[in-house]
Amino acid sequence: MALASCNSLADAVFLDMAYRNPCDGGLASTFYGGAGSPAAAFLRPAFGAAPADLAPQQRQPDALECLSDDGVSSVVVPGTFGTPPPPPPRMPVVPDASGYAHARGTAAVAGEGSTPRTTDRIAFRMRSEEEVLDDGYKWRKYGKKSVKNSPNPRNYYRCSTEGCNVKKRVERDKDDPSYVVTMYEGVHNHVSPGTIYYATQDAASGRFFVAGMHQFGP
DNA sequence: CGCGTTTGACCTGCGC
DNA sequence: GCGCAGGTCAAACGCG
Repeated sequence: MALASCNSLADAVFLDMAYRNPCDGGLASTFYGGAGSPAAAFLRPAFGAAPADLAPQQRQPDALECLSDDGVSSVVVPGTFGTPPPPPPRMPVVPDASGYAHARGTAAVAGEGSTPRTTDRIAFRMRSEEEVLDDGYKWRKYGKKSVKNSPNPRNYYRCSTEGCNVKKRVERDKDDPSYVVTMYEGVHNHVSPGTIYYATQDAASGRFFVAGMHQFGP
């Protein structure tokens, strides 16, 4: 499986906002940035604006990778992927008519021929002391399970917002416990309680990236 | 009292 | 069909 690298936060942002996802085996998986996207979980700690409420390790994660559904880590090399998705530049990433600006992964199931399946699933591997990162959403833990071939248990969380069935699984990397593997599944059907992100497009490269963010609340 | 976590039980899919 | 592993449920419990 092709790997690419995003060793810096800037790369991670480009990964989230601009590139077709390499994590699904090179198939078309496009990330749209936004508070509802799984990527937002990492955009928030990635930006310096109003991070005072975040722990230092959340503000400064020093490694981040993109994972495929099967948990195999991918490394993202900027500039090696397809053209960015078509959202208009300089637009606030807010819910659209269909529900929400979001990340959607489309992946082929191994051994099932060419029929792709839509997963709305993405995983990140990130070095952090904190197991649960502050992504702006409120999560309710509903399960904990030990995983075969891993000394670390896997925790299951569900978005506690009524009517939103987004789930995430969090576990420590079995090979390097200093890394946390987080898998998001589903799409938030509501805005983040605290943040709106703004996307803009670079005219030269056509890439999208986060131009800013706005925090609500006190 | 309300909300979130813990944890054992239960369900389901998959490989043999 | 059986066993295993992963995912979910729900009662019990803790905390503010």
